[in-house]
Amino acid sequence: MVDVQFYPIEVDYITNAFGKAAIRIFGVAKDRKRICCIDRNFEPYFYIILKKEADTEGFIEDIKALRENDSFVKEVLIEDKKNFNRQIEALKVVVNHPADVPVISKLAKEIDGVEEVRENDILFARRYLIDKDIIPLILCNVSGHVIKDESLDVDFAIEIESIKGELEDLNELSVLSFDIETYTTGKTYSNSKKDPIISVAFYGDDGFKKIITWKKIDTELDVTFAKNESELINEFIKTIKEYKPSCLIGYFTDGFDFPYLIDRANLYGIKLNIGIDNSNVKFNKRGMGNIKINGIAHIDILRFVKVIMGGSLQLENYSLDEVANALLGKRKNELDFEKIGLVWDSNSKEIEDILEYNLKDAELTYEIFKVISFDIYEITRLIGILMDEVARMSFGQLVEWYLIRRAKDFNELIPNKPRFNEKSDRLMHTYQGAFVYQPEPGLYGEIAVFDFKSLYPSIIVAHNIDPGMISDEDKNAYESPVIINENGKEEKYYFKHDEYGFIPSIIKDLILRRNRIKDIIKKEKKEDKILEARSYILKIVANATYGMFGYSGARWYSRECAAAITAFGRDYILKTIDSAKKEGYHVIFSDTDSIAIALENKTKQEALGFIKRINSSLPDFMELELENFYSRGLFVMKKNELEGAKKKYALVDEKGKLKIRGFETIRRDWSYVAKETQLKVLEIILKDNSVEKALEYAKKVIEDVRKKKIDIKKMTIRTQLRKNIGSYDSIGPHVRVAEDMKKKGVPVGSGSIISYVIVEGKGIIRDKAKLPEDCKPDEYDADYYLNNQIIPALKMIFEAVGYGKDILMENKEQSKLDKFFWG
DNA sequence: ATCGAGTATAA
DNA sequence: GTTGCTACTCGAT
Repeated sequence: MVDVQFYPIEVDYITNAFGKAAIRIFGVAKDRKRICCIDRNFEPYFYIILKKEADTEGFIEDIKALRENDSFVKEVLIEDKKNFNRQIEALKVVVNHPADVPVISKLAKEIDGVEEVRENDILFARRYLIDKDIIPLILCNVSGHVIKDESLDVDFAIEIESIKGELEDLNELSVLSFDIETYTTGKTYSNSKKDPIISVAFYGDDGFKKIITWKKIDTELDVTFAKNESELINEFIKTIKEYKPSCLIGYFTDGFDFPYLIDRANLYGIKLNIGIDNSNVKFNKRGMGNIKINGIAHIDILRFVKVIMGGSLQLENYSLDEVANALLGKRKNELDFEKIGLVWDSNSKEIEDILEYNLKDAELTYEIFKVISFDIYEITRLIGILMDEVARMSFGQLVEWYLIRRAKDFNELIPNKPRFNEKSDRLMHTYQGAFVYQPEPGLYGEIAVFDFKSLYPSIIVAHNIDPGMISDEDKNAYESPVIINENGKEEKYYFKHDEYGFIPSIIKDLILRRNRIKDIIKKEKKEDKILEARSYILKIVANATYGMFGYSGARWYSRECAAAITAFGRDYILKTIDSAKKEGYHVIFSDTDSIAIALENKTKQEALGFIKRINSSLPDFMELELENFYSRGLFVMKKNELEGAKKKYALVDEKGKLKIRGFETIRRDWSYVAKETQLKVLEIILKDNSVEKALEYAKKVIEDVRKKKIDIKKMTIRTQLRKNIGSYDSIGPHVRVAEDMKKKGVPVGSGSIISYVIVEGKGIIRDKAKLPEDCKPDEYDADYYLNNQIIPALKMIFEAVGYGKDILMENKEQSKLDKFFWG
């Protein structure tokens, strides 16, 4: 017997010759040794809930008798469980092999008297982690005996006698990043059927670098030369096997590098057997399609950055170049794609440029990983499933898996995923969302903005909102505000008061943990990336819970809960607005959880007093905070209407920092020239407090546009294709340009971002849309850009500060002011 | 003028 | 595979 401590990284199961499943946990010990622990004593199971009238004892025999081919029931146990907080008796059905779960559960469903089958879709390896309280990247104690297993490329293989999770975290893993370059002439994308891989680059810990290519050139660079492409692929495999990474990472490797490598390797009959057990790389078609390597966490950085960091980064696209620039302040090497093929065919020294470009990509990917790794590690530890799985999950999935893991602590049965029909039913029912205050347009000085701290999570906690807590009308129950339902009828929901629900308990736990971490961060007074990542993850998981209630595909879906949460939210914000008005404050805007007031004759101190008074009336866990004081704020009118536009404003704080919401300047589908001009005008009005200066600036830009002095690049409008080209009912300019691109052989489809310029000519706008690269410098349609882009973006701003509508329109009749500014 | 489709954003 | 709410353009009628 030996005792081993190690950090789990990957978990899966294999089937032995006798049809028994064995769990394998791959991980690293503190001394970085690779370990694989094998547990042969874990058995798959699922639950059955019987109909009320059913005789439990009698059913056990029926269920024990279920059998199909090699699948049979090993054991049936009666267990006390909770089903949405209701105490019930469930039958735990133990089977021999994970593959028997779907077979036997399907047979069980057909038995009359069986109400429901539960937890039959929880994958075996995930089930193991939950049941054994093992969390990836948290130290784990194993007792067992060492076994010899030649098929595993590990330092130790251990057969588990007992296993126990500890508390120590791991924040350093051996990481290897890679990237491939493929042959292309730049006109079309590389095609894995004919275009070879020309080079591979690796970047790893302690400055590890490696470039492999298969054309011998005279170079100072440290390059490994392979004889041909097939040898290059073998060298790729060898490099990974020698490096022994815990994480193999790349950028878009799920979508490009690995699929390409697989295709090319197939061509030569090479096995991409880089798994720790020498198994091949597997392409998993489910979802977006991902690449799985046994024993090694394969992480495609792009997926994680898009989903988890996406919101906070505000990027125009998620190319490696953009992301590296945002996170590292570094950019890719420049390389003309059209040159790749030419240079490669010429066998010249210029191939060096390709190799350096290749290495730089691998290096940037590695460095990005170093920045986001804390977030990945923390999510992994919170949710408790594998790193390469959480790195591909959406917020909704993360919450759901967190609830699945925690359900065990509450003895709750996990609800089933909705079937197609139920999902469609759910989609039919909607509910009212947040409240948005109609702002008064104008320029304001001295503004205070307050917001509710984590409004929806705090409502869930404060009012015990949980599908299992919904009860009948009861004096003691938490009573939701009146909800007007989709049929126009008044409704109210009640949530139990005497018991505390599963989901509120969990959210409360997340909030308390986060508060503790924030306290520590405050006390430490130095940057602690791990704690900051942990705090961020706790917040996003708590915040995503409301969305989960309303998502039709969720296991814990509850329209009632979602509707009650927004109803409480509207109630709280409306009451706050009301109180502010009663205290004589001028309310300017409010949206969901925030409220802005013009200070006017009041002091900041008084405003802080208001927050205090509101907080004294709020239940525990709910809190109104000061978001910030702003020295000026601009609110504009809706187009062609007299009321203020919602969700569109610009503020400048006392440090001169702008906070712009909703304006065209932050939208992707407006031309740069309009966006840039609008931003500048807002900046001048808010920071310099000079409308005249702003008008002067606007006038100059308009002149330049008209005189075609502006770079045509700034005329580019970028719009995303949300569907495939053929499935559009109405053909907008971006669809038309996408058609042109397709004709050229550029692959475009749903998700592609289409850039175009509107050029001079006759007809409707889509007929004047052209690819930027095909435009001459003065070809753009100045009138279109003035009338449809720049003037609309500026008009609303100048109107809000008291200038007439036509001030920017030269062709219309000129007002006095107009004459003054335009001459 | 008015409407629907389409896109994007706020919280 | 989070929700709802808002605002705008473009094309069709």
